[in-house]
Amino acid sequence: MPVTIRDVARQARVSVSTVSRAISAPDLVRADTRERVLEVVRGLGYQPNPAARSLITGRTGNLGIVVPDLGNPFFPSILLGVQARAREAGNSVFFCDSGQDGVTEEELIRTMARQVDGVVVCASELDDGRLAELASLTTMVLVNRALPGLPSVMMDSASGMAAVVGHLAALGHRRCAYLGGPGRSWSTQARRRGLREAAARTGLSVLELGPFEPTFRGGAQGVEQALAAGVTAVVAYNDLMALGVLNRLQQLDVAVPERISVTGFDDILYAAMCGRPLTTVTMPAEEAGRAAVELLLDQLDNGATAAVPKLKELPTSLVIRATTAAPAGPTIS
Amino acid sequence: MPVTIRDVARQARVSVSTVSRAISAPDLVRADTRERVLEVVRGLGYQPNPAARSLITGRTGNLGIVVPDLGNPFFPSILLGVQARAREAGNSVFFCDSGQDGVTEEELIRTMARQVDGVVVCASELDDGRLAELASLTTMVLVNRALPGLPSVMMDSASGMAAVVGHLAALGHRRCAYLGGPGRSWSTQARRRGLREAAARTGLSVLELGPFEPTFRGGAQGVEQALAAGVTAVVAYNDLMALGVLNRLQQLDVAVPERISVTGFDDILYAAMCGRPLTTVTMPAEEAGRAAVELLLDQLDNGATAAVPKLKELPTSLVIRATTAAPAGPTIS
DNA sequence: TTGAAAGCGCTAACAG
DNA sequence: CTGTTAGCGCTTTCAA
Repeated sequence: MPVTIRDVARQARVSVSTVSRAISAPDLVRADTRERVLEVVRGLGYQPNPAARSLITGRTGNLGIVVPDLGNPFFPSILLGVQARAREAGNSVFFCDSGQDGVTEEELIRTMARQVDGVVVCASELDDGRLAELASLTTMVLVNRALPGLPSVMMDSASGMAAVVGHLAALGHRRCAYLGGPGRSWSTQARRRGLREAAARTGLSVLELGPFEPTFRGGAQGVEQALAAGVTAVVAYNDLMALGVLNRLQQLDVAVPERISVTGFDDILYAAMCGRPLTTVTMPAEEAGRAAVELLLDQLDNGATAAVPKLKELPTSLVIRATTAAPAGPTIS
Repeated sequence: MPVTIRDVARQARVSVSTVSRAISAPDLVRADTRERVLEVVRGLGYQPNPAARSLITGRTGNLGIVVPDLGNPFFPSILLGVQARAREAGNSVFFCDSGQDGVTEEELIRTMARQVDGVVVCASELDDGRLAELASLTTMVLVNRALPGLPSVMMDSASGMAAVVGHLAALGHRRCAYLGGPGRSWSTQARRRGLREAAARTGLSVLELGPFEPTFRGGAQGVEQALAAGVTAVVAYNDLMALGVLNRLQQLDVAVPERISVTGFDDILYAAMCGRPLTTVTMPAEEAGRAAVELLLDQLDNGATAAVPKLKELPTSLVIRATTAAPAGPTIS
């Protein structure tokens, strides 16, 4: 049987209210009383029951986070940032993986809503309406997804993709293929937008393929089509796909970057580790996690103070490694 | 203001207890009454307050899990298994990353202890005494770590490592280097034990190096020593390290597997994705996660029924891919 | 500065 | 089968 506030009160010869104050509002208690109480607290190893506390304060001290795919190392990085910032603020974190499925995602958010003070939703699959509805259940911050009325943290994918295209164009490429990610998501659209704008600006012609699963397999699947189209570069929606592309290309004995250049997106750890380090776009995932919690705490503390919900945009940047080069001359093509 | 059980009771014209029963013990309520109540529940969107419920039942419906490093894809896999099984059983899961630090680990477990019904601790860094102490705070199941008196799930690392050694010996290797992981952990010891036994049995001589950080960097760091010793194979503590080895070897222009064979352990996704698919040992991570929750729930439901805490051992298996081959003949050496 | 008392929303005896 | 009652452990007025 765990020790309760009464045990402490009795042993310290004070009332329970004094114990309560000594813990959560120390300056309301005279120094020596407080000392005595805290002494007993330590001695007994007393820890307030969070359920009881939450029942009355309405706060749980917990934060939730939903990600679409823990298997994509990009998301563990966000989690790490979330956990770090949450702990600094004395919160614990609940996590869930929605498996990139909207129905599961909604279910998870509903379940969490009652148990946490607020929730961070990453790369939501949900449509605006449903998301707005869920947002009314709890305090919510979005990552890589915008919705009017909700604070969000965005990584500037459009610019990142533009940088990729610029890089390829500068290298002398004229035709490349884009292996697109899943249809609906904000990330998909932002990346495509950056791609198109930069393509138009630089005169690089882009063949858009897909959508594909944003995985190793998905990337491998897109390779034949790209090859058939005779492009000199393949731009993948994300690193996992790019790794798939690289792998398939190697199987087909197509030299990278000599015959074909390949780029990824996210800069997961493995992008730099694989046989041929991948040219990709760095996303400040951990920082985004921290920023999301920051926004959440802000909203929790200040309530509706901020008339306009905050949008935090984080910069991305191109990392040129070993999978991009000038295209082979026309003799080879 | 969220809707409470009283709102439901009032609108359904029953007492709160009937509502409570209709929800958590439906067969104690007459069918038509139950129908009426659940109707109102749905209409109002009522969801019981978990804090209040937990206050009285003593159960939170939450499970916790502590892993040493979310950045190692092996652990997200375990998490996935944990979440899957937990959800089936109607539980949510709290996660924490200890950053491979014992002090943090203890702190996290203590924090969780009050908020969850039980906790899964993976690859604990803690010594037996401290771990036992923490186990007294909550229901605990260990993964890849044993402690008398606690249920645990183990992946049979020793056999896996023995298979690696056997494979290398069969290929004709006589001398190999082992790049060991961090000093204390159970995994480290189990793998080393398997290594030594099999080495003795097969006559393969093993040079034990390290300990190293169980990361990409750690692996890369061990390469020069191994090379200097003139071995024909490098056995890494885990895949991350093996990937580091591969990378460094490539920088040094040492052909794999022609000049030197390399093996990993864990079979993380990237092991199969990298330029040269890695020979490694598959660990049933997700299954281990599920099994751990199983044991946890078991213990939660049956209390001390099981006199002897359960140990569940999961098999591992060698996956031969492209980084191992027969050693080069003496002419090359 | 401290204590007494009133619940937070729910479940679990215990009656009826 | 259903209602009444008594708290779970804590915070928070309100008085002293």
